[in-house]
Amino acid sequence: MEIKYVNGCAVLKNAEDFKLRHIFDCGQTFRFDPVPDPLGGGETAYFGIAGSRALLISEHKGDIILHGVSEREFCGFWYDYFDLGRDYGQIKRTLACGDEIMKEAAGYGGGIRILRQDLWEMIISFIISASNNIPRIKGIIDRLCKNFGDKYEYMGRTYFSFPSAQKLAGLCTEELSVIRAGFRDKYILDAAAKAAGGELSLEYIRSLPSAEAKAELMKIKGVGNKVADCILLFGLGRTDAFPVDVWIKRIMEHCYFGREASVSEVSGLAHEKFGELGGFAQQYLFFWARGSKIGVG
DNA sequence: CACCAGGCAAGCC
DNA sequence: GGCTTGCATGGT
Repeated sequence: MEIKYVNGCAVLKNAEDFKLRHIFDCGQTFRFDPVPDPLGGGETAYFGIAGSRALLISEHKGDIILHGVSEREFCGFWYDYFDLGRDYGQIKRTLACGDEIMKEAAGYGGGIRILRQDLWEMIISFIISASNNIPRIKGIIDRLCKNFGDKYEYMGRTYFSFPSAQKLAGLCTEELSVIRAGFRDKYILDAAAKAAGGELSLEYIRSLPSAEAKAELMKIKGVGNKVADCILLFGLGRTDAFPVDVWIKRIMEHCYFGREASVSEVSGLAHEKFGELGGFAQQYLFFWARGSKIGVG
C-alpha cells in the first residue's frame, strides 16, 4: 500500500479492501457519521472520533484521504487503527474457499476492516449496545462524551473525547441519567468503579489469553457472552472471537443450518468453519445480513 | 396500542 | 446446565 503526505493530508493511493461505508456501517464503531465530501466531489466522507482523536476521512478517485493528519500521526496511530498491516484480500480468499455463503458476504462487504479500537471505549460502548438499536446506541454514546468527555478542536470543529474510567467512577446514577442509557447506567458505573479502583486492570486483561480475558471481562455487570466477544474482537484485536447477536444467529440459521439453532450451536459451527478468522467472517456476515435483510421474516 | 432493539442478570428447575 | 422474565428508553 502506497502512502503519500500532501497538503497536510495522509493519502492512501489506490487503497484495496478499504471502503468507508463498509468500515463505519458494519456496527463495530458508533462514533463515525457520514458528512458531505470536503472536496465537493460528491464522494463518501465520514467524520468521527477515536478515543481523544478526531478524523475527517474521505474517498477520492480510489484514494483514501485522512484530512489534517501528519506522517507522525498516521504512523503513530491511524495505520494501526485501520489495521493497515493486514492482508484482507488473503482473508477473504481463505474464507470464501469452498463456502458460497462467505463468498457472497465477503463480496458484499469487501471493504470492511476491523478497527483496532480503545479497550475501555469498547467495554462501555458494548455494554450500552445490549438490547438496544444502533441509532440509539450512537445517541447515548454521544451524550456520554458531550457531558463527561474533554473538549477538543480539530479542523474548525469541536468534539469531545470518550470519558475515562476515573471520570465516570465519580458519578452517581442521577448524574449519569442525562445520557438516558436506561437500565444500563448501573452497568456503566460498575465497570467504571472496577476499572478506576484497580479491580479491573485493562493492561492485565490485555496480557491474558482470550478465554481468560473473556472470563475477566464477564466479571463486569452487563458484560455477558456476546458483549465480551465484541470487546475481545474490537478492543483487544482477538480476531478469532465470533460475537453471536440476533442478526448473526438469524443469518447462520438461515444459511447454514436451515433451521433454528441455539447460540452455542452457532458459535460451535463458526469456530469449526472459520476458526482463527471468525471475527472477520462475523463482520462480513453481519454487514451482509443487515444490508440485504437476509433471513428476516 | 403492542412489539422490538448488536443482551444480561437473577430467579427458577 | 438450560429456560423464563424484567429491564429503561425510543422508534415503528
